[in-house]
Amino acid sequence: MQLITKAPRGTKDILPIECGKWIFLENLLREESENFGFKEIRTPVFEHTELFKRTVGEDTDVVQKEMYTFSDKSGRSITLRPEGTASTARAMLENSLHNGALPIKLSYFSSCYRYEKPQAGRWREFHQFGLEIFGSQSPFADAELINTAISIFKRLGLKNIKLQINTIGCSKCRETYYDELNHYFNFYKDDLCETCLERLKTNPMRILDCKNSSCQKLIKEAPIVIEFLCKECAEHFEFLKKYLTKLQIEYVVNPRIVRGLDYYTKTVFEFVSEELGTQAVVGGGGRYDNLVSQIGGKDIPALGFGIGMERLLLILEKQGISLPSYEPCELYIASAGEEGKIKAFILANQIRQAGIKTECDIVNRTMKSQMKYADKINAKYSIAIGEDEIKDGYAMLKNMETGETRKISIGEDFISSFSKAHVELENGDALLSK
RNA sequence: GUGGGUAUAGCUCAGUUGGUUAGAGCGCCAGAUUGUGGCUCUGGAGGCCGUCGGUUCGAAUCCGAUUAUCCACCCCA
Repeated sequence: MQLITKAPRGTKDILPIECGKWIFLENLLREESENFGFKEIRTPVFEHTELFKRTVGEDTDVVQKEMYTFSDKSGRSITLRPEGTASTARAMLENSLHNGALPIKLSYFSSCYRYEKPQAGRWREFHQFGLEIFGSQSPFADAELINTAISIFKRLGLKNIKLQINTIGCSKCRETYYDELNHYFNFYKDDLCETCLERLKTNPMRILDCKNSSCQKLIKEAPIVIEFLCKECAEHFEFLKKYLTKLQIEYVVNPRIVRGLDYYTKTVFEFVSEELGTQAVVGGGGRYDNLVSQIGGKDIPALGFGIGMERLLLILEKQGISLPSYEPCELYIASAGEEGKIKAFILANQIRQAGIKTECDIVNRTMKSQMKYADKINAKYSIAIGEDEIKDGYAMLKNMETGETRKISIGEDFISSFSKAHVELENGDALLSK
């Protein structure tokens, strides 16, 4: 029989010690975004394929070659979500959240799926934390969204996360800009790489993202979208920059940011970290004023952004910021003999009701092995229960770090006796460390 | 999709110009007068040497293919 002990390519298991960190990180992100009024939403892992085609865009790499798409048993075309925004917008519309108080601020943690070649910081299954704001066309909303992200990074203690912003205009100003770009690149088309020649026909803005050296030279001199903005878009961007400055948020205008999803309008931004190497973007987002009307007819301006959880964890690690994982076991109750083991179970249940993490032997091992185990799992305290203790009604509570012990009752006043000794040993520990 | 590196125990890696039953450290399990952890000592379990094929009397070692993995391009989180 062939053993199946390999996760599919581009996926990975998040093991317990790592999970503890994820939980901590998720809680922090949740808490911080709640401070800004964001509330969590959970949407399905898969959606109708059409949703992503319509929003992310037929021409994009994501839709063209990266989606996990399949037919279900009744022939529906289903796609594992490649990103979080489309699903969130769909759920918002389907449940008429827009009929309530506006703006709506939503947050989510979602696993996303893209069929790409795995690389450092790039997975086929990855996790995104996202924030979306529906129902505001004001640049104040843009500033608030960026502000939220910044305060999350600050709270994590991250350094050198650089904010880059740009505007790609609305559909109105983009028409003029496309003409300009076409004109410009057509003139130099002999110097363009093959992929960019294709882009020239389909989506000239994508050329601006090319890293090919000969294209790069052209890109430097290429017309910048900011110069072709309509009045409204230009003002919007100016206001945003002003508000960011007032909020003391540092940013760089990078006219080359062209987000690879079609739904973006006006403001786009990226958070970039040097620690990530080539996959430098830890988070990104922008405004998508037309997305909602594209899927549901309602004209609701919106904006949002996503942070890559895996990349965030990579940066934290590289910057030496360690997240706490699970708290170790507080009390291990070792035992000898069947009577002792049963007593240990009962005592453990009582202690757990007091909210203290307690474990006892379930392998039926020797006392020595149990103590070794208690040591390995970093248990802070231990008790040993055997015939003598059951007879006497007393046991020794031991501080595993200092070795100090206290006699405690294991009778009816077990909890109070334990608590008293627990505090004493804890304080003794505190005195020692001073 | 394109290009480069790598593949030996749970982990990190040795393995001579191809030569008997494949090694270390760490980890795991257990023992060192039978009920108390950390240190030390001793023992044990655990490998189709990624997979398939070829060369050879003989392959972990050489050759080919394939898969996986890491890195880069592209794109993005």
